[in-house]
Amino acid sequence: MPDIKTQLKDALTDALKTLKVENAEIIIQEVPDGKPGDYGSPIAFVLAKSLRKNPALIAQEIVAALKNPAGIARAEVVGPYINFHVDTASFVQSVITSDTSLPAQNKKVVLEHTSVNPNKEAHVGHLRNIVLGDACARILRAAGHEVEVQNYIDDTGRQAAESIYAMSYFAAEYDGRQKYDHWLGELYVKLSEAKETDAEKIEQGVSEVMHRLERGELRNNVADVLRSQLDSYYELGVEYDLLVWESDVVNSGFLRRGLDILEKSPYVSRPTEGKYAGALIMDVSEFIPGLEEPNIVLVRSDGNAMYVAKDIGYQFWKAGLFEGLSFASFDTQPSGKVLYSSSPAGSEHSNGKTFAHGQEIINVIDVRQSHPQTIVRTALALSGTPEGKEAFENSHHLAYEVVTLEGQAMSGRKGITLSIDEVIAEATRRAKAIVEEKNPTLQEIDEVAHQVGVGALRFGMLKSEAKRIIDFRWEQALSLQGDSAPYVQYAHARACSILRAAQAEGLSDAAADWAKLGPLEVKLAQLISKLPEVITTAARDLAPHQIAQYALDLATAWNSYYNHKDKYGRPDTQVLKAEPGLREARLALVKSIKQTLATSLSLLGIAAPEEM
RNA sequence: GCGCCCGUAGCUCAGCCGGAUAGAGCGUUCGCCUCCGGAGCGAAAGGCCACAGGUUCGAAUCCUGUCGGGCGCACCA
Repeated sequence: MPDIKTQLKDALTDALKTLKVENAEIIIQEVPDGKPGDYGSPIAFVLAKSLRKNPALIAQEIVAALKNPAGIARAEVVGPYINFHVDTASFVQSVITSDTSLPAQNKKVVLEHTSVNPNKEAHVGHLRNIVLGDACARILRAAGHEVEVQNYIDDTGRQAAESIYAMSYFAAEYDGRQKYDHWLGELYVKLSEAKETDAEKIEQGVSEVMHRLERGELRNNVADVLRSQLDSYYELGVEYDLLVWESDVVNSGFLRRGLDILEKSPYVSRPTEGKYAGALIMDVSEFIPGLEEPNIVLVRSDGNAMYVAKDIGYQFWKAGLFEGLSFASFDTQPSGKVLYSSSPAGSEHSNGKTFAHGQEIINVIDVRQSHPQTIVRTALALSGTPEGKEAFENSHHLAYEVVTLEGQAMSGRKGITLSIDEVIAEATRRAKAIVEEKNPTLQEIDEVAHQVGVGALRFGMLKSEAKRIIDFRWEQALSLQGDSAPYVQYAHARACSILRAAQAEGLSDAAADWAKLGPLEVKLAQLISKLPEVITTAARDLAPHQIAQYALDLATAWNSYYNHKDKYGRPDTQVLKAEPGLREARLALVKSIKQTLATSLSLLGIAAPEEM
């Protein structure tokens, strides 16, 4: 059955036919507090001009011609608005019992996030990328898409080389006392300092390591760091489908293949004179207006490819313009899901899997990469292939703003940095202190503290728009009250507690008498019924904050309902102490609220403990 | 210089493909456990929605301009 808003839209469309109005765009909205009705439409305003009539009069005529859909008790004219009153019993019952999962979209989305250099521990700037990408993947899946999450491993870059070289330069031996990526990160920093006195030797050593990396020789060294980093991501509840190693991308000729495609494009040329003589350049002026210099160098005149050309090759592969990587399993993740990896020793379809071929491609990369990302996307449009054009339309750069630390830009050199591991540990510690205080008899305190602490962290990264700068401050990031994950988790636990008590009493919602419910319950049901709509728009806009805001709204509404008092100041919304029939109906509503809160949190990758 | 993003309560932010009195949290003040979990609830105070024009029956929301702030614009990676 279509949701209530769609039904109302259809009913209005029918009614408008009697007024000889077609194709009007009908808006259905929730009625603000204090006005009569539950859903309303300002449609009469829109028609006032073309019908040359007073909107209030039009509203009356529409209502006269209107046949209310099931679940709507009556329509009322409120000035120029048409407001609908739902039939409490049937509305709440249908909201609670209907299946809210969204239909499959038959569309494969390739989503890249994380892509942290494998040479030191990840910091809170990366945290935002990881959490944002992970939440988007979850939301897209809920919206019915098939999602393949890729994590790009830049194992041939200078940073990886410096860290690996630092081990031999300092003859350092890992003793297991700290997390491996932290240990290596320290050597990396130390090496940067040593450059001041021993630049030549270091430069030579690093360069040698870079060459070995390109040949894929030191892959195990990189994998050591990577596994250590992955441990942190797993702790955040983040998992991947595929690791794509840059050395594999390079060695499988993606660069050559990408350039082969581009060289056929009329926008790509190799000038024989002028300042670009001998280089391969791409003219993007038609797609990126306002550039001072519309020519992008893909291959330098000395024959070396620019980094962006590598990225273009990778992007082409994501879109399925060519094949050429082989894969093997790399790890079993905490949930039991296998993590695959590109691998020279693997096969093209490891376990029968087909990677890439995304009909939609999403790159989660910070806003400072907007320019190169636009170039990468534009290259798809210039590829001249139908798939490329299609992929151009369906490529998105999810550009998020940076994270600053107490107002300062992060900088490894200046020591202004904060690792994910440190933040997780501190968040969990603070959460544990509160849990111990509030609920000392709780069984799995450590697990719950972790869920609450990590939840608070993730929520803080997700609750506002991606294009907003986040200034990381401990008190805000780890706040356990107010607009936070623990607030929502608490609302959830509170619902669980009622459900537990009900179960102990052997109550079942089969005996629900829906007609005994009132307007307070209708408000809650309205909110519950909104989730699919929220998921759809959050997926469309790649905007997890919409889910976060929704979760807060629902938790607030539920807390408010829970504490509601009649005019004598007595609680009038109790569940278990309500009369039979009403009691079971409210119980069913609470179950639905609990479920909806848990679903919302899970879309953000946040756990919903039953007790806390 | 050009391009992108931001400007809403003291602070941090929702609301933005136009609709009904602009909403939260933090902070401040005052109430609420004889009641299923007080990590909660209720209330007060706090807004020329940066500014100026325009479009519209209607603008925080759309358009133009101005002013503030951030970021980006290499034959680097």
